[in-house]
Amino acid sequence: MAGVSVATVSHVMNNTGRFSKETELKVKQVIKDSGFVFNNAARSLKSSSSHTIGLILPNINNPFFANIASIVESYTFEHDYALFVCNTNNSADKEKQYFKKLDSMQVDGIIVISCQKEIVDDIVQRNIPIILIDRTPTNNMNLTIIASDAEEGIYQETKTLINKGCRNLVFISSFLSTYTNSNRSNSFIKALKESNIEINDEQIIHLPQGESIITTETAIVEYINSGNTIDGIICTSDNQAIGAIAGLKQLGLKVPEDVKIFGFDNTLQSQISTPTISTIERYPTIIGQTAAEVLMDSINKKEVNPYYEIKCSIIERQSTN
Amino acid sequence: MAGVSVATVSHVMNNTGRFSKETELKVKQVIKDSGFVFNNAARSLKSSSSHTIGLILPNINNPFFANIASIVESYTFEHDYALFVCNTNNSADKEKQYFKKLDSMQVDGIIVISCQKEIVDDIVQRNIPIILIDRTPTNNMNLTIIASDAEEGIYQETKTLINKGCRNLVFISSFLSTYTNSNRSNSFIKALKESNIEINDEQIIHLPQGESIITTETAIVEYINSGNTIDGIICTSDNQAIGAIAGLKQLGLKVPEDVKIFGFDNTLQSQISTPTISTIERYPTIIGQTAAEVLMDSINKKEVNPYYEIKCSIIERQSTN
DNA sequence: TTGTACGCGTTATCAC
DNA sequence: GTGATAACGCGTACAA
Repeated sequence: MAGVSVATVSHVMNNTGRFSKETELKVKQVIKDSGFVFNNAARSLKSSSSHTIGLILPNINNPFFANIASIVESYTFEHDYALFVCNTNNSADKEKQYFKKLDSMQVDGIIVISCQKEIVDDIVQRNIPIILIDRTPTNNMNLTIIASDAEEGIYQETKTLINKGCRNLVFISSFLSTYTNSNRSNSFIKALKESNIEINDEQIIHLPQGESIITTETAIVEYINSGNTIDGIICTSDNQAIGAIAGLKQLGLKVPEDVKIFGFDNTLQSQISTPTISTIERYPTIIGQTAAEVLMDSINKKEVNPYYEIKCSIIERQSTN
Repeated sequence: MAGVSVATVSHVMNNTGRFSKETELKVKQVIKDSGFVFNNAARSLKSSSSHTIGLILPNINNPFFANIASIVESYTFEHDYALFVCNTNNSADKEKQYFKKLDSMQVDGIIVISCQKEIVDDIVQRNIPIILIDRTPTNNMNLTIIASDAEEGIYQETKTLINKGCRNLVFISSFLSTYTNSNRSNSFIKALKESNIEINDEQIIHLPQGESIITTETAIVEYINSGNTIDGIICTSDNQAIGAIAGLKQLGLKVPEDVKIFGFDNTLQSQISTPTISTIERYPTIIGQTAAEVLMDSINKKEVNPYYEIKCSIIERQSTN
């Protein structure tokens, strides 16, 4: 349409090679007028770079993950990349299928919050950067890791409750991702042992599948009705804390007077609950931002560290006062 | 590697043409052993179908949108499609850029929760189906629309409060998407007028930019301190309702005794707040599911209706009792 | 039942 | 400063 060859058009579009100012203007005008949009599939085929990245996470409904997704999206958009979002629903199988799918989509890199215990290193055929958030695979791979020190947070929480005089502590473990949960419960156990407080298996409560407010409420009521006493609860989500408070209320126990409770993730719910809930802030925005930056640097062949750690903060509110 | 031509491999992979059982097994074995992943860019270039779809929405951090995204993802995954998720942050400009980007990515279809008043019909060059959620553009286009009757919900809420004796009502309008907000405030106004209740502009409170709990709290306090009286509030988010309750509490007013309040979207917060908050359930899951189904049908050249409406329900809790 | 050859839209190389 | 052309990997028509 501009009366020039495809080669020249390509040069103008990508600002490569040489062309006259006149040609450039004419080509750009035609592109604008005709609404021409280049075919990314062809570009990708030729250049083996698709200008897309993949984000694999358990569930976009979880605000913690949604926060990460949001910041990753905003960073990738700035860099003219498009983002595939992949929910695994904590299924290792679905996660593997998505790795393969993203591979076939020629994504230039992947950020993953994995639900697998081990990530095998031939998970993608092409040699693209993979950033792992908040999981440290037992096998050693050439992946970049963005770690959150939530285990340290759990440890500090437990210590805090012990210092406040709690001796009958309970740890609530979600039914999902046993890998993460076992690391976290180990921090709980470690803190108790260091203070020479005895602990038995029942004190680690594994929730059944279901809505965690309800399941926690039920679990706490059952636990106490079975003759156990409680004066402190460490939760692995704020919703669990809300459920726990409801369960205790049902039994006439007061928070924080009778039982002190820690939640997890500093969600809006923890801030507006009555009582307000002490919790851990994991800074998902910083985690996501770091992951996106590191991935983009990796894609652009810059040197990146193999390991980044994002510190948590404990936020004390009414539920542990 | 299997000792056959590429054509035969292609036939086996796509189950097209004819080939011997023996060849099929051999080829499949080699594919498995070598971890071969086909190049979607090439397939897409050839077939002009990428097996991807795009989802454009204001912000994945909003649970309502996250719910929609989640169900759309799950549906598309089932159909072996990958999903681009695009946040517009309510910027019409970013939305347009994403339309173009998705077009160049050769997506097979787009679901959009738009923040534009009008969607121009040459927004994408290629003739692909576009599903519009919860927005009815003023210009007439050949788009499929999934509508939520939230306006009717607002109308019913207002009527409900009037029937309960409220006469000094206020409508809280978020600072975003004026298009949607004006439709909603019109429903509020309509209900008041039908009951011959006078209304002035001040009763429609437009929040400034910022975290809606805080901004609403401030706005309500200011409104009352300016000498206005309130006995009912219609909010356009549950967080606004939480902020309103906080503001009223600050001034010594009780909910629902002194002021009755409706929230929006039946979030977890509305369920756990004290008092619990009456709200509207818009069924994001059904909206998302419908959008995904209709889009997939459209892509597969099935006939679909141009318009679907998902009904809302009003949920009454303590805040309006 | 299998193989050959072409074309999809783009970029890179090289000739003019 | 510009244009012709090969190559990217896949799907398919047609030939064998």
